[in-house]
Amino acid sequence: MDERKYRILQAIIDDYILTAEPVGSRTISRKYDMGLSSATIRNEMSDLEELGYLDQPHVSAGRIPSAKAYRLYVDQLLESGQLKSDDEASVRAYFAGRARQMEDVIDHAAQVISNMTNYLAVVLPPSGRQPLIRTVQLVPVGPGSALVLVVTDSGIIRDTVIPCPGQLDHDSLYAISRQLTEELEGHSIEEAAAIISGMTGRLHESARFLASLSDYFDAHTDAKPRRHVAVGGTSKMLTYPEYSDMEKVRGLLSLVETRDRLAAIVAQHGDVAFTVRIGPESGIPEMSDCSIVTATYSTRAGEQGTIGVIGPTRMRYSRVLSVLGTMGQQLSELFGAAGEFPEEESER
Amino acid sequence: MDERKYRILQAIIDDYILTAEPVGSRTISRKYDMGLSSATIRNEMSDLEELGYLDQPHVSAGRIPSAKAYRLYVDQLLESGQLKSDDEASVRAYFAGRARQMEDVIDHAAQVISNMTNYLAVVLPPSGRQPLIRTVQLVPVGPGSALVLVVTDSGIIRDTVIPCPGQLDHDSLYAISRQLTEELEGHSIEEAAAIISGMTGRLHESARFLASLSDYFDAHTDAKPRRHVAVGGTSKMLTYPEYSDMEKVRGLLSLVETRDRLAAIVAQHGDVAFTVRIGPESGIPEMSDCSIVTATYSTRAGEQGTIGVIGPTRMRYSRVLSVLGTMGQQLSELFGAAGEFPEEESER
DNA sequence: GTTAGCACTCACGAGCGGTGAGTGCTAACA
DNA sequence: TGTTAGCACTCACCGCTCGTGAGTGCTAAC
Repeated sequence: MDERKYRILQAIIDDYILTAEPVGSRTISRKYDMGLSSATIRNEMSDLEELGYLDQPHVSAGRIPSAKAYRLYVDQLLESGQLKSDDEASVRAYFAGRARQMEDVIDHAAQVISNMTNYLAVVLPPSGRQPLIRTVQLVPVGPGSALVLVVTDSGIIRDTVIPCPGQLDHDSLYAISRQLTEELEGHSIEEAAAIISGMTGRLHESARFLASLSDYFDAHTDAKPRRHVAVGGTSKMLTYPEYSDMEKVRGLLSLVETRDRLAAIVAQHGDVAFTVRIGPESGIPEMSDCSIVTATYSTRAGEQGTIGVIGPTRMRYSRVLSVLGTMGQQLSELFGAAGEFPEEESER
Repeated sequence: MDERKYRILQAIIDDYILTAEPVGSRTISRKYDMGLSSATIRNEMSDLEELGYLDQPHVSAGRIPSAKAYRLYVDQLLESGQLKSDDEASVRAYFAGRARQMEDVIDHAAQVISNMTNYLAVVLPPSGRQPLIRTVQLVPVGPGSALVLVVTDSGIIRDTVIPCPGQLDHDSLYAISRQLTEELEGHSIEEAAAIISGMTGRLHESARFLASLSDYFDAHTDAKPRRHVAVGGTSKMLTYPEYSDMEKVRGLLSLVETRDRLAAIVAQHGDVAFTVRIGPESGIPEMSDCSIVTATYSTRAGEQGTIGVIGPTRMRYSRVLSVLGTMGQQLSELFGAAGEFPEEESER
């Protein structure tokens, strides 16, 4: 695999990304002035095919890059590190002066990514280690019911309405809140249920109330919060010829619809800046001719979120990587900026 | 338009809804035993076409019902009122023992409707008159910031983090909360901002804090909360032959993507039980060959929500109407059941 | 090692006739 | 007067053939 072969391969990939049509030897020698005749290119292409970098849909058509070729291409791209983009300013502009509620930001980010890349964009909210309780507060919301509000160090607030005895008024609920805060501060949600059970003795006058509180924490322990998954640009997928097949679109669309599954697919595992899964690499049948590119961002509390793009294998990787890079940075800044008030979200 | 014509028309509609293919005279006389020969049916069909109830894609094809025909059909259906369905039990089963958070319910309802009808389902959360404030509570969430929690009579809770002076601790925030609650109870969010401004005098020690509180209410006045719109079964649309055209699908899909617009389209205005908009009746170009059927449900607080189904004009109207009817009832029950603890939602 | 030339392949689209579902019309029938 | 049988006609659809052209692989010359 010499230098010249690589340059030819790159040209083929570039052309294919642009046109989605098999590219022939003449195209390369003409459009990308290699100083080589089509015949020479042809020989090289033949070699590249043997090496597994090119596929031929049929004898008399041009070549298309294989997954292996994209892999090489992307690896090279990542290695070279030249992903500096000039759209940092425009990304920043998109967020300037905007409401800063978590879900809004997430949704908006998905929109922006999709608009800048013209692919399907997915944004997962931050999630990380067990958040620790900071404050617990009970607020009366009506006769016989109170709202449980839990503030954690990652700024996440869980709220649910639970039943409570009628005789507990605003002030007594406050007293209980203070006591609860004292006991639970610094502990995880998981531990909270047990601790409350232990408290039953002291606050004997409202044993049943505490029981339902304990239940509440119990319920929230394993019930991993159904995270809001932001998606943008679904309809953009339909513009690409590779998705002119209804069956494919249907598969993809129903996958995108089941947000849990989508989140699981996009969620990034390692600690790397970028993940690129090309075609069959993802192991997801519906995605066999899609590529998935993801990046991470992080919040001040150390939580990690994921942003991702799903598109055809002949994706404009460099563009996508640069957009994701910029956006990841922007989100990290937005969620991590010290001295700012934290972004809070009510979980469901 | 005599009885026989109507029966023939109905048969044509039924058949077309089933097959999506132009239906011929022979089909009618054979499959639906009318006791008439195809020739007679043919004459009647010719009449029906003249009356505007049937269209002919081309000379040598069968007839398809026009929007006018569907209109007649649906009106008759609604009038007859025989929409009693036997899936009340199954709808109920879907909700038994389920988490009862507003957004969960909404999402789930969309899923269920879509599964039962095989069309695209949309569910809008309840919204109605200006909710009145019941309780205001400030909770410290970190150094220099506090969470504002507003409980309203419609069970809606608004929460946002605002900056607050560092010297205000848990107890003093509570004191302020009590005072705020006293002043604001029974007022609308809109009025709150003004009232708080008036309070500045009394709580002079924290004028700046109150100012930001006032800002908070101001911000929430007109910023109509971006409601969570639940959608289910988008991919189901692709199974119908009328959406084999990519362009159509794209239009529809991008409409569904912009939730605001979708909500505006689906949102029901009047106070009627059902709304049926057939094809061009909706006035939305992308929807020219879709029908939109909506129904309402209501909460204890008197708010109204909308559930809707979007499908091809040759929709199984009776099925859809019955499912929507049952679901509307179920949701009303769920949100309105007296003696239960209210469903709360955190707005964004 | 590179290039020109040439025979060969094969997807794609246009053109074409056969097929069949469905119609409208007419004439006969109750 | 309404219903029905019969028949000629229309036209979308399907499968077929064939020409076209992009692209290849191979060979021979530079």
